[in-house]
Amino acid sequence: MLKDLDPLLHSQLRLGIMSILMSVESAEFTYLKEKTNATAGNLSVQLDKLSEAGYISIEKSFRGKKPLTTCKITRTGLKAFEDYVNALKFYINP
Amino acid sequence: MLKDLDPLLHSQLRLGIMSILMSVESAEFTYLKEKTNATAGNLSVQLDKLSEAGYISIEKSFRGKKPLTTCKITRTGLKAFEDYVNALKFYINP
DNA sequence: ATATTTTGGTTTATTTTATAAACTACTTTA
DNA sequence: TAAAGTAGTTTATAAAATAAACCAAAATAT
Repeated sequence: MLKDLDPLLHSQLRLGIMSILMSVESAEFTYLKEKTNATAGNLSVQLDKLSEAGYISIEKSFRGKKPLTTCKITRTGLKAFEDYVNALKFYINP
Repeated sequence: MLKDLDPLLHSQLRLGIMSILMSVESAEFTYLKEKTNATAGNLSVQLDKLSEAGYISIEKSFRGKKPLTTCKITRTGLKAFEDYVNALKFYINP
């Protein structure tokens, strides 16, 4: 009945990140920071966790002379997100 | 766009408790324990938190000679649950 | 009768997680 | 050239979840 919720996704910030990445092809660090209202430190940490789990890929490059961090959801991440949403439905559907 | 998720509800166990209490008039400690698969200690702690927030009411009595803890969702809790679900939709809807 | 286990919890300690603060390195602007 | 801004990372702290230990009484087995 009530399935376990992937603890990696059951976090407001990480869920927000994944939610955004579901709807765009890729997103920059600063974009994610703005959209999620997260501090840079917190965002950095949570992106690393998602990356280590293989839910997102992170590419670090430079735009001009400034560092540029670009994130994309992976196929694994997409699947995990969908599974999470399905599990969640059992909790929130009347 | 992405609203904050009530941290009191954004917890697998507390959400599970609330989800169950949404669908029944009242539930006993042992029933909640079985349905959520929680340990008694964890359940006890989380019920207290929900109770302190006014999201549930807890009545302690005896059935025969054994202690009996009965929980109900409050109007405040019902409202909080609905708000939480609405906020969540922004995260999980495509 | 009296140990032993079970029931129905609570309290306390530990681990994990989230968050904030401090820091790095480089760039732009005054 | 000093100050402030950008784009982050690392480390420390606070909060949360969880597990372990405990308690009191009741039921069961020896």
